[in-house]
Amino acid sequence: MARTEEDSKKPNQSFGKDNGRMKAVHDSGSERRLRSHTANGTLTENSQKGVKKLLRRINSRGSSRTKNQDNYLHRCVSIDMTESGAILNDEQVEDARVTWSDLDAERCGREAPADMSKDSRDEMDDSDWEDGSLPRLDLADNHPDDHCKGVTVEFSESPDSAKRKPVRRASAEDKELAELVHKVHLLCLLARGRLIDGACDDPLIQASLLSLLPTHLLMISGVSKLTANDLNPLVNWFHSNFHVRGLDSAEKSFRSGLAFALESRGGTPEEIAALSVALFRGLKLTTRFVSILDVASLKPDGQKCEFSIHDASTVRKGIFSTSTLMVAKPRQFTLSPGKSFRCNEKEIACDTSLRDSSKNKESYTTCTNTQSKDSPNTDCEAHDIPDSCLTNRSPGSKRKGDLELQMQLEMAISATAVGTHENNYESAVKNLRSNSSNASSSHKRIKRIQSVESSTSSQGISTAVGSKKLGSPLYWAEVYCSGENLTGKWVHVDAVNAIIDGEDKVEAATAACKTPLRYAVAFSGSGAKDVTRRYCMKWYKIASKRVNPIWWDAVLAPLRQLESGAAGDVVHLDKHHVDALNEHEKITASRKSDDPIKDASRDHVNMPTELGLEASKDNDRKTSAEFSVRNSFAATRTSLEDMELETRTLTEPLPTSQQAYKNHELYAMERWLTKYQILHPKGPVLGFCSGHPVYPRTCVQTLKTKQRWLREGLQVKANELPVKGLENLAKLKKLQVSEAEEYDEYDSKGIMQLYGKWQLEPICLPHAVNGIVPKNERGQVEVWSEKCLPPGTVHLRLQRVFSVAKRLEIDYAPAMVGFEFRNGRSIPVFDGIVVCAEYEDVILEAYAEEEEMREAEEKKRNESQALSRWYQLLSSVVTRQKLNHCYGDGLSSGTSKNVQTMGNKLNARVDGSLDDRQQLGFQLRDVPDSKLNGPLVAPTEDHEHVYLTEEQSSDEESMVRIKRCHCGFSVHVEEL
DNA sequence: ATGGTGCACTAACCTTTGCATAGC
DNA sequence: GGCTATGCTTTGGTTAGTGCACCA
Repeated sequence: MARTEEDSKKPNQSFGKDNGRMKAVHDSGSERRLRSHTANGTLTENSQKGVKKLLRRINSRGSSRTKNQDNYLHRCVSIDMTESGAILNDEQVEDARVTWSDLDAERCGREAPADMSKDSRDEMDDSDWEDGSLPRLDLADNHPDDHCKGVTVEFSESPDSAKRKPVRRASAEDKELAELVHKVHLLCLLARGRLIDGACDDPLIQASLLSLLPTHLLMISGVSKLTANDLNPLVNWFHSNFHVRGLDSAEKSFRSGLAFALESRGGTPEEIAALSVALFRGLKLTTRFVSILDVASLKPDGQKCEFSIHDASTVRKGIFSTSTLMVAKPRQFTLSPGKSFRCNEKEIACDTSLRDSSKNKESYTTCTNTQSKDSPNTDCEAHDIPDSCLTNRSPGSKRKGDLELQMQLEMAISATAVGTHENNYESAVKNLRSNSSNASSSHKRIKRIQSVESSTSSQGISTAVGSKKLGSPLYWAEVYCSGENLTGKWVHVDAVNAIIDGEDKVEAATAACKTPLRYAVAFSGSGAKDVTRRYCMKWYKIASKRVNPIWWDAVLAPLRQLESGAAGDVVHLDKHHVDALNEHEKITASRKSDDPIKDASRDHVNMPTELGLEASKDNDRKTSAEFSVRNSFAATRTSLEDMELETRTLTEPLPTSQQAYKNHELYAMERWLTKYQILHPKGPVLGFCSGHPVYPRTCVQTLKTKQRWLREGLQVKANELPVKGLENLAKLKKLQVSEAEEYDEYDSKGIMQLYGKWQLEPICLPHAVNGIVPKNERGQVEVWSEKCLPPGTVHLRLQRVFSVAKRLEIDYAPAMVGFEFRNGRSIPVFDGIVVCAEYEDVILEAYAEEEEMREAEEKKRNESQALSRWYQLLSSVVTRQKLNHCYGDGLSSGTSKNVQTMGNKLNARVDGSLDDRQQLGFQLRDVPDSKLNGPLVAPTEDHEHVYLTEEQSSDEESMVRIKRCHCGFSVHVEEL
């Protein structure tokens, strides 16, 4: 109840303030609400009381709140403080705090804030609530400003209960949903990447870029053996001429946005990166557009607030557009690339607000003021930082993070100047040619401001600067440099941050910015290729955060082909290169067969191991790549790159954390094996981690009982001993109860005997002889798969087929296909029978016949049943009518019409034999003449139909009599 | 402040081969 | 008497994920 009350009072709290800026961005619905609530003073008062209550409760619970929730509230305060321009008095702030937290609770759905509401609900339902003591508190003393009447239940939670956090674990459904969202998001981002890639191919944009390029830089297209160094001047020129600014062109198409970015020499990080790609392509350099697909988490509660805030806010328009606006602003003008996907929605809201530049200014000033006056540096930043990233900082503290925040704030303010300036500048820029001259003058002004930026970003990919995801390098180019390495190399070129060949820095930079590097995809020729391996050095950390590789490979397969078509020019290798490649292969091969001890000593410490560990799923690709190199003396860029990425896959350094070995693709540690796993062979030792030997993952074998292997169509070879025995308490008990029972896989002590794959051979089931199906001890055949069928038998998955076999006296066995867990126990599920192959046709024929007969019988039965039911119905109606006629009050006239109508319907519907009709027809005949043949009266809503005998007409041929009412209503009665 | 480790807790997963009774 | 349908009742061990305290 409390919750409902709070909910009903939420909206007016923060809107009691006169805040023009807010109004400007509110949608009409919100405005309406705002006005109505403001007008309603009583409601406001009531709401304030309610909110105060909630606030006190929250505050009183302070310590018991989870960290996230605390942070969340904290952020809500920040949002509101900023929004209100720090002009609110304490009470207002307090009120608004709750408002925003509640509003956000609504917005965030079932995520963090939802937990909060869930808490409340849980507390209502929970027995703890009922058992809770009512502290004897003097309300007036504790809350002098509390005017509310009635009982307030205060929580006095023990520290223990405060410690225990209500944990809501994700259900299977949540997981499935999260995976679906992840997949859909991936597809969307892939599509987006292709779109950008297409825009980079735009000849007009390329030509425009080339026209801006100084002549000496044009020479680069003539370089035969391009190296990363050759790109330096070009990238520097680009970096100094094109800058990131926050204005998003969300309302325009990407292509026109790109053109605009080109004109104004500034745009989103995505646009700037795309422009760099277009420039490189214009210079005839083989170039890809690379993007980190910053996709929604694969896990249900991963990046909780990030999802809820960014996504949910955009779904639900209205009140949150205000908060969205506030959130977006600081980022809007940050100089480092932000997350375009998430920013976009925000920036749409921002765009609206930007139309009124004076209001913008006000908001920025507000932001600054807030910072200077109240000094919590988090004020502006907090909007941008999801809960997970927020820390509860005391005001006035000057730690490293705070300084960084301050620095960023300054950057934001500077950028604001650029932003507002550019609005004016934008109108001046009409065409590219004139732009170039204009730009130089305007550019100087911009440059002054951006010197700040250069100092941060040009030194490298900007650091986190205290804010999550700020400055994450999300887009860059890859230029194929034929002069690099032996065979050429795709070189990472981040023109936004002026970094060349910094592939090893990307992961660190994204980690610093808390953007998980899960998918780095290169786009070219409308295709795409996953190049995450190039940028990710710690694959084991992201492997679990990526979608099922089979699905991902299938999705990318057609795109890979397209990409390969665009970038897969044949690279002709000279003898020297081929020798080198062959040498590389030899080394790899020899290491494969190396003595394990040698390996162990070589990799004693955490060294990159270059063992040719077999990664089964990618093996085919690797083989094909190797094959193409060996045999054709010419390899495509694609296959060479595949090989490079494969090498990275197989040479991942040993993790230093023991836990990393738990599900590592390549390495395993004995301590993390499950009870059904074993190391076979137990070696080679690839290295040690905290004193524990590390083995290749390929040595990990799964063990199963004989029975289990049989299900897979495999049986244990003769004379093979179990490699492991497991005690199974349940089975042990069972064995004790029924000692007579014998299980193959259990020895006399009730130990489950397990075997490994290397001890198996294909199953050899007894043949069906003389039409007899070999069965198990239960007289069944377990059909887990086709492999489990005894030779010479077939599985007939037909209902009731066993009766046919039985009737024909053919030997059969019920086919057990699985189990169903019901009523606390496993129930075998049967589906059809297993018979000898020679009887298949006979049985099927007989079955078909039998089914036909059965269907005919069923039809007949149904029909007779229908008939008898109609008979019953009409009999009862007629009986009722008779009774009404004899004893009723004369109000039964309606029934007569119903009888007629039913009779008609019956005649119309029953197209059975004449006998049937006759059988049914009697009912109408049995109805007294006075009712059927005399004037019939049937009521309607405001009129009773009267059928006079003289107005009847009849058709002799069709035996249909038409009875008419004077109102025009007529009834067709079929004479029987 | 961050990340690793160990422990505790718990939801999800995996396991897996009726019985009595009524009605036809 | 035999067959079929229906209702009854609702495992328990293992694994993986999570939170937390502690430590380096």
